[in-house]
Amino acid sequence: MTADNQIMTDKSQHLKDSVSLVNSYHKAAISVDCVIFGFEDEKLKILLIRSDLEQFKGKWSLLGDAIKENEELDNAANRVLLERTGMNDVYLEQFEAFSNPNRHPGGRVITLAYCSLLNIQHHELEITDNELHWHSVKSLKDKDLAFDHKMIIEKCFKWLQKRIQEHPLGFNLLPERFSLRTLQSLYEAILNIELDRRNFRKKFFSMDYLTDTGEYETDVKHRPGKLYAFNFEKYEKNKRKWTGIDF
Amino acid sequence: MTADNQIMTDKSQHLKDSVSLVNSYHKAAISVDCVIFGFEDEKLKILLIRSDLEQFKGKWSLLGDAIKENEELDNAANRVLLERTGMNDVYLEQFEAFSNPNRHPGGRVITLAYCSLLNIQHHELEITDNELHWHSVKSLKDKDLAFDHKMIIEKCFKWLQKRIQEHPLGFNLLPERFSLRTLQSLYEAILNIELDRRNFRKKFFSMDYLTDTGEYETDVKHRPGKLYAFNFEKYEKNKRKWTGIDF
DNA sequence: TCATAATGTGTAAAAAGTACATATTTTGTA
DNA sequence: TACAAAATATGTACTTTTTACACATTATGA
Repeated sequence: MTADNQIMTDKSQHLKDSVSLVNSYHKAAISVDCVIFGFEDEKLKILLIRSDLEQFKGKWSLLGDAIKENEELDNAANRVLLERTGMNDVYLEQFEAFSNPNRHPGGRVITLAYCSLLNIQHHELEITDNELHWHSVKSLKDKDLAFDHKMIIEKCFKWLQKRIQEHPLGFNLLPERFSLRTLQSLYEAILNIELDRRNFRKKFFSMDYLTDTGEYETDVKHRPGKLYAFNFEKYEKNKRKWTGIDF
Repeated sequence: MTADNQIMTDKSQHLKDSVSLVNSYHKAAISVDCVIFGFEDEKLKILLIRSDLEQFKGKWSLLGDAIKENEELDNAANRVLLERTGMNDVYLEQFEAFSNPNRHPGGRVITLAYCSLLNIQHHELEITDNELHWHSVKSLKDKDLAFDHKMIIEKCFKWLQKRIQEHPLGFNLLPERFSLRTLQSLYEAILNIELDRRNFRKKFFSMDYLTDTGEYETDVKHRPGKLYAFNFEKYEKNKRKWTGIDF
């Protein structure tokens, strides 16, 4: 009996107290960086500001900040976007963590990249401090970015190229009503390919997520095309389960 | 001249020093948690240990630990796996960050879940402290897990179901040589569906990544099937570019 | 030797994807 | 007012992939 109790006690002593355990952990600064894509003039664009760090003087930077005590990562990303641009109705998706110890010149900062796609016309920039504005993604290859932001953007862009084919993400970049030509040029710009107009049309109609608004383009100097809307609800209900096994 | 300089100086003063900036940031503990999948007896399994925290006495837990000073997340995940299981040749992929301020009873700990798939036979557990062993994924629904680990595993499993269809991840779960039946049962177990034997066969042969080893199954009580190997190199060269646009 | 239980191979119909041709509608100009 | 230009809109034939099956083959074990 006593021996048994002794064993029990011994075993309990191996169990750790969680507060002292967490106190023993190394602590690091954590930030979020927002990769915000838009589509304008048939080009994919991204939101950048001038870095306000001495070391990165003149360089462009993603919208980022350190997280606060007890702040969730998702909330931090939304806060950063709100503080920097004035937008507060944007869905941000966690993309990836970057943890190279030398990525920040001021010391160790682990960052979580967040990604979003939005319609530039419907999201006017209310704040434009630090020269906040849209840059075409293609133009970035000649620009020097702060931190590891160039690499983060490249990875995020590749992720976008993949995602846009399996999820109707692209519609977030367009106005509510859009022509099929606009939709096609969106795919062509992001995937950097050319698509056959007629087959593209057939493909999207067969998916049956486009609603005919009955309206037509205006201000075009040729025959105006019909305007469509994307039916997100219908998509959510029917979205592809998949079993194709397709490498 | 003097005015110009004054302006320059003023502007420089707005630029921040990165070290003092990082010092001003809130710091938090960061951990990694490894979600390790295996396949045995036609069942998908996962590696768990008993939690050594008083609060989670008796509950199962993922393999995790806090990261060290200047340790990259990927390295931390590999270290954890090595320390807990003795394995050091495993490819781990970053999955997702979880940052609920209450997820750890000892205080704030943000965790990064890492995921891997491996062949149980080829990765004998050299260390089995804290009752480390394989649990079938299905059996977890009746078990109580420590922290938010149940939710992490569920999310990771859904990710796996998707990934295994677009990437030949599943082959990592199998021995180097395997029968088509084994391969099919792997897909059926993970996706929780039934597939037609003949069409499954046709699909994989048409992908042309399977090498006929010339060997046959042994120890089966029926006609033995041929054993195949997966040609990862060939896959890397030819992998699908994709343009289908498939929601 | 033969029933059983797998493996291995084939084939026909349906669906999806690809490569084009042609008609239609608006703009703008002679 | 007629007509060329430039886009939209629709269609069709061909190819490839997917799906739903049937049938033959080979080892096991009673």
